[in-house]
Amino acid sequence: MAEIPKSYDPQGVESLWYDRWLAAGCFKGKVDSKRESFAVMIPPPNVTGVLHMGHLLNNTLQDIMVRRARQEGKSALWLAGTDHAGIATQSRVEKELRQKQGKTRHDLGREKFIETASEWRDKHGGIILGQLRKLGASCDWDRTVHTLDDGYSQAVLQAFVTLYERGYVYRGKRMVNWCPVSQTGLSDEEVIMKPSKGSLFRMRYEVVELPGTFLEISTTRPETIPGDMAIAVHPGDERYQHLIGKHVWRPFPRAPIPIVGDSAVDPVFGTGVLKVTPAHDRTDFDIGKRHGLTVLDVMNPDGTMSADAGPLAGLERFKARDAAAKLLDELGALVKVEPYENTVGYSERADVPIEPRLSEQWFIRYPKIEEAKRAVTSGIIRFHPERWTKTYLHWLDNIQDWCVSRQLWWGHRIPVWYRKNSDRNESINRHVSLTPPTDPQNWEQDVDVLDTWASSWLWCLATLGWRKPGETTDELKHWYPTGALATGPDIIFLWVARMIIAGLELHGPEKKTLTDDDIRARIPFKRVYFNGIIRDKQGRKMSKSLGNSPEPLDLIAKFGADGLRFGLLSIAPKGQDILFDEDRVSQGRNFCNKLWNASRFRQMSGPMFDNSSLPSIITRIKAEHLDDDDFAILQGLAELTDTTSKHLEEHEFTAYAQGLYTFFWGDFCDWYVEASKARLADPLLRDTCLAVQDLVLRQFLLLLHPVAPFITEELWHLLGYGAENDFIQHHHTATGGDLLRALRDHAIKLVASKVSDVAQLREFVATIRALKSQTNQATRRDTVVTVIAKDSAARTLIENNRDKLYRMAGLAALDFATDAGNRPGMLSVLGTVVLEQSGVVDVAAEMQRLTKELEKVDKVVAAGEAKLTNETFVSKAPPQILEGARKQLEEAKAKRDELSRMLKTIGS
RNA sequence: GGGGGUAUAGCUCAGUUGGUUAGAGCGCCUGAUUGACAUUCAGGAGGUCGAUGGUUCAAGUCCAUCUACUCCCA
Repeated sequence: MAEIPKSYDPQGVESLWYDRWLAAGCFKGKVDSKRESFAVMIPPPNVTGVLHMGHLLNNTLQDIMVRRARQEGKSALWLAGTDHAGIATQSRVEKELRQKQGKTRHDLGREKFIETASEWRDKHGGIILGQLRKLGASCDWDRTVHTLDDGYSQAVLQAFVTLYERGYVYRGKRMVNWCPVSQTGLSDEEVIMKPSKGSLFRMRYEVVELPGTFLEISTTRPETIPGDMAIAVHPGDERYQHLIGKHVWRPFPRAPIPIVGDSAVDPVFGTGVLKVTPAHDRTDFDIGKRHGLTVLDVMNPDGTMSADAGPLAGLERFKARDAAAKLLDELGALVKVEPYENTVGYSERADVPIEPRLSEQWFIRYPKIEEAKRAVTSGIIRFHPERWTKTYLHWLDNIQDWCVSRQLWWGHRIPVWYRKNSDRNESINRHVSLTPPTDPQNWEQDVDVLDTWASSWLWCLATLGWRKPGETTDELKHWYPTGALATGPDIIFLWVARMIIAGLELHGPEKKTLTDDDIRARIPFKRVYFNGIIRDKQGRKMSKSLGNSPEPLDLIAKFGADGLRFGLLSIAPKGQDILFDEDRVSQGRNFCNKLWNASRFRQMSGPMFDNSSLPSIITRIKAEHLDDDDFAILQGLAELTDTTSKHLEEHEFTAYAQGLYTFFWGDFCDWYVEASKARLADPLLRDTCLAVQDLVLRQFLLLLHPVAPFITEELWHLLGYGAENDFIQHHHTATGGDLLRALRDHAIKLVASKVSDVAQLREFVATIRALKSQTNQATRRDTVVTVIAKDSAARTLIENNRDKLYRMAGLAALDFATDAGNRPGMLSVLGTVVLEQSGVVDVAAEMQRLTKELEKVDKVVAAGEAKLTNETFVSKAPPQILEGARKQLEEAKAKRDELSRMLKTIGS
């Protein structure tokens, strides 16, 4: 066996093992009905995206779940893939086209453009999947899926057709969110509301029938005035009631428009008078419909003013706003302009204000809303943290139909053909199918494509081969519903909720209502873990423009994938946003190095024996050679095994990481290994001690493996736990009980009291160390102490561990006495410790310390006495609490007495 | 306007059914370097748990109100 180098170098280890895992097919998901299945579907990143900080945590979590499932012997699958990202990709390709060739997509034509975009995707796409390998992601790469793959596309179109046939899809002329840059409609979920600073324009319009009478109106959008078809007031508003039915002069183009009464007007806002522009505002559109107003669109799809905009025609929309204000002023219609802040919807992708725009679009009316709610409220799907349930339900309660058509070319073209020169809104003039009509010359296909989310909402289904309701595949039968989904809460509506709905409606035959059993069979996943968003140290979102986002691959190079994974996990509070700080992540790297060196120490401590299995290690333990520390560390290991399982099961990933950290660093390295060093030098005791180390290391590697796959695999082999092709993923820790049973079978029975014995000894040593440190002799190895033991049990414990205490506390001798005399000392759990060589004691400092401690103890005594003389407490508190309080008071009193005695002697 | 979240040590956070003297990491201070690890070891200082009120024998933990920051929805 090779000698282990001094410090852990992740680089070589990581690439070596990743290649071996791939070569051995370690990540392959195999349909195996005899084993329990566990699948995780990656949230598909944009095909042209690159790895960012958010991916690191999200994918680490998925990897932990899948690797753990593999260890548990489940038939695990982690399926990766990418999303074609309609708007994002198309914009980037168009941009490049414009910059490099000075052309638009229309110059190329649809077919050629898609070809170009596909080439571009193939060239730049999927980089991110390669980057994930550096993180150690154990995806089954052979099953990688892209949303524009043939099979996947078929599923997407079939879902649309099926929903059409079931009456959930319709076409209509509606107000949609229009992005003037991408020139497409968007769903409500793709619109980001942002507070923006603007102006509120106060104008006055003259009443036609009453010359000289003016109405004041406030607006933030004067450029839409040419589209005004009326002004509206609240019908109950006494100020204006008498004017309803009359008209005002619209300033430009000058024309009389009616004054209507409509209860949608908020009489308290502004002047209580609203200008009604049916083509450019949702509320106005509705008002217009109620009053039979014409819808006059004064804007072009690209955001410039149309010919109907009169004097504003041709101007860009924001320039038109200024021009309109100027015009109003010239006409004497402008009363006042004041700064104003309101909330404006921005296009998620293009980051420009959207325009409400009337257009013909396809919509999906969501099916199975009740069932989608029930799936989560009844616990069939569990959210972690649970509070996201509220957000989810709130959205479902206020759900709006989904605009799924996009005026783009990059995506799944809507599978609808219209009879040429006919009314498209008549269903007989439509052909909705995966295949074109048989007489194509008489038809033309819809030019739009589907929203990208209308493909990714099938992710859990289509990646496993779903192509049509009622049909299934071996993969679907085995892995669906998947075990868990890990994602960010920002896409709870865009993706999570829609996937649930898609599963409920489309997985299985058509059913109007679903039973709980149906729901259980149709949901896409059983659990959803919402990870926090990674922010910078100051809590700002990571963004390119701020330049506050570290490069993930640099971080992997710096800390090692394992170190980064472990570090991220230990700073990721459940469901809270994460403030990223490199210094904190370095803890993960340090931990890996600690593990590395502990293993190295094991290797240097003595020969390696047969470590090939748990029994073979246990067999080497001689029960009669075990000491208290062995018992305690083995007991601790058994407990760690169980808490680890619990934390992983409950998705308490931070607790999982911290539990491993404390046990290994604190209990094992700092105490157990140090305390065992004497025994390692004793030929008689050595082998048992080595076997215990081998046992702890082996089990610990198993527990750590999901979060730190590389280093654990490396050490697994270096320490001889597995042969070359026997990977750590094939082994499981079982339970703490199993471990104890295995030990018991070998006549090793752990005694629970040993754990508290060791804890007391540790505290006792800490007391001596502190005392030495305070008297400036921390480094001396020849200190002599006298102990006034608390009781005979304490004395026996000290006697039995004399050598160990000498070693751990740096003592040359330890005597017992019944009286401390006037020497300075310190209290510990086992009694008072007095230093014999107290040469240079800072009396003043010592008195200060003792006084302070005495004050603290006095408070405890006072509180305890108050409690125990309180009759209601004595009569109502449960016995164990009462008993605890009595004991605490007793101890505090003893401590108080001892402290005051020491204080007296030091002062004399 | 509606709904979440958060408020505990200088910083970032634990603290799961209310119950003995509130924890960790980082940072800070003191000390340690010839055989596992300075990506280390030992020790120390530092908080009364945002504010107020309430429930209870007992509140960081439950309830109410308020304040601050933050996110989502309208």
